[in-house]
Amino acid sequence: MTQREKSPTMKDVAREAGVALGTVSKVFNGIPVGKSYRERVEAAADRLGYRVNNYARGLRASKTNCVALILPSTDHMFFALLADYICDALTKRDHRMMLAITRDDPQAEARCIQMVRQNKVDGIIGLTYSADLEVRDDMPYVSIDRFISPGIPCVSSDNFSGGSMAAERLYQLGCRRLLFLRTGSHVSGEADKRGAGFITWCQQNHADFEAMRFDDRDGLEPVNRYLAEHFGQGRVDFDGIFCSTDLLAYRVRKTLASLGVRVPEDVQIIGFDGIRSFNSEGELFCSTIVQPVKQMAETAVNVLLSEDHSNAPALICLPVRYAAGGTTREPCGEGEQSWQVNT
Amino acid sequence: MTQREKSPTMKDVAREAGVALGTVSKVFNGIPVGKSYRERVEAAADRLGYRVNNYARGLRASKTNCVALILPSTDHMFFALLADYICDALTKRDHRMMLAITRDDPQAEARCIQMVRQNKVDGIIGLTYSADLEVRDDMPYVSIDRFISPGIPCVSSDNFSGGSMAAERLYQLGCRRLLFLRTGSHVSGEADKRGAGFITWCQQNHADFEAMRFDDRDGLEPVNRYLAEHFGQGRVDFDGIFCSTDLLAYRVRKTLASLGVRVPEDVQIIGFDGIRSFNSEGELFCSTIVQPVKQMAETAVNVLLSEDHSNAPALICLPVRYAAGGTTREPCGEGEQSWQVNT
DNA sequence: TTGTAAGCGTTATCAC
DNA sequence: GTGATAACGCTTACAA
Repeated sequence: MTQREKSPTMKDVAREAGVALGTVSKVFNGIPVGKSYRERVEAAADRLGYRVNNYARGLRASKTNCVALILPSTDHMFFALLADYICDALTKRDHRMMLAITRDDPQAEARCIQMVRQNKVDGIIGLTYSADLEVRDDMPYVSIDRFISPGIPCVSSDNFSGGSMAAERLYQLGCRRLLFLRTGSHVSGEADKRGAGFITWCQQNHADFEAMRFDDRDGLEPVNRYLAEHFGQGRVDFDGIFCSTDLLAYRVRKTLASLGVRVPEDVQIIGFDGIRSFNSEGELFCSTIVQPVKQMAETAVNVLLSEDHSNAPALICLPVRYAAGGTTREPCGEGEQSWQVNT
Repeated sequence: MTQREKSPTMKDVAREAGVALGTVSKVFNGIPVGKSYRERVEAAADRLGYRVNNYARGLRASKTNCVALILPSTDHMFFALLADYICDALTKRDHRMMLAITRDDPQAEARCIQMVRQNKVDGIIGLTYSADLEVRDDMPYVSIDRFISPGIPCVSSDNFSGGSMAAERLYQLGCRRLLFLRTGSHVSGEADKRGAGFITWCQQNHADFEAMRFDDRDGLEPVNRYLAEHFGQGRVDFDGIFCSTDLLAYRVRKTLASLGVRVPEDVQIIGFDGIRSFNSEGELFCSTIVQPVKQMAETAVNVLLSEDHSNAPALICLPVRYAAGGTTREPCGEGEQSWQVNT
């Protein structure tokens, strides 16, 4: 525990195998080498428990096999799951993952980027919200859910289609007075397209709708006030609500319950994200547009690690799907079941 | 994007500042140096946008300011939150975090440890389940929730007290026929003490109880069968259940609901973990013993990074607390509210 | 106090 | 193919 006994080096392996240092290096870099030599080296390395030192390699070759993931936090199932899948995808490609957490603090985001650059990682996958993020073009960077500049690939789910999908679904389920509710960061990102998709569908299909946007910083008060105005005292001004996130949907449902409005009998609700309870095998909290988190993770890693990083598309939208989760008048799909709020 | 233009080195800074290389190094290592020199160096470094190269530093000094966190996954709020807090605690102490995910696979766990050692991190925080984990004593290692050997500090919550607490609480709430239900890994860990604490309390207080343990690998079938035997056809053999995890509590509640047993009217349930919906500010799923995740994270980091790592206590149990969350006959605490299962 | 120089473990470039 | 040898950027004795 106290001392780390120094591990064997290539030199040791070379001596043990009776070959030259360079030969050992080649073996560990997949560079062709005489079969008998290779075997000798591998045997010796095994015997000594040798592992290449990534720091020496990083120093010399500036190839570290490590990428950094920058997230606001992992204290949210969406982020946590993303981290999980990205870590997996990286491991499969023999890369390690450094995790940096920003807490939504622009300063911390800047610090993270600094820290990460200092660590000479091979690339960065970042999900950040700060308005004036400095991403210099000189390090492979893939952004998630936020378009930064044409030179930086952005991976996100197809938020626009998701919005349309929600509108269409509510309409098909019989809703005729639709409401779009959004809370979120004041920084614009791909998620804004959820509302755009919803509104576009409504307009094209001449559906009666209203769209309300609230800022995260104001808390839930404005939302609740709005709901009280439209659902208080027996009123039910809308019969279908699309919320920009599952969390919002859940809160709206709770507020509606306290106003005596029944879900899904009086109002049907669709959220966005596909968050589940406990873990990704849990139950949905509401009917929702499910983001393809795993695909997003794998795509981000693929784009980041692809050779021809230069001609990667600037924006990659991955398909979303709808899943019934108890807040719409239809059976829950695939064993999905949802929760009900205590009144 | 394509080329990483090479960043300035200490040599550049030295030249720019007109001082020797060693002086620059000292400045960046907090080693006392003439004030005027220090300022010149800092100015020069600033001008050049210099950052020390951690790989070179790691190679030379075998001090990398990086620790690895090994988790089964982050696809569970408990793990995700732990990762979140640990990352924070490390950042505060100017360390980076590498995350390695094992998927509960013993082989992957071994690979992780290898990988992590190869990366020459300063230490490891590990939450692992594999039975025959090889942790060599030559690298600082802190285990979470699992005692490995006296030489390796283990941080966990006070599972035993948590178990007693649950028993006592159920008793105070009027339950007289108690049941302990456990699912989990076949590998023994600190969490096993939850049951021990529960049973001990019951025995000492002459409370009538039953304890059932199931293996994760068998799925939920045996649990449901057991419940059906004791709660089916109008029977209510127990009026208070302590489940080894919130997830289990949630599932039990669902099964009971399907059997027509009301919670908390007919049976009161207490879980363990303190998992909340969506994120750590969400609502509890059940009345529960809350693990002090943040404290666990900070303690693990402190122990790992403390100088006198040698005489660290072998086992550190952090205090848990009880929180009412709707599955017991009492008001929910601190704005907690819980969920109710659809029948 | 400051400057100098010897590595840390690899990789890459050469002659052989 | 193989085997010396020079970097890579930094820390750390040690000499000035």
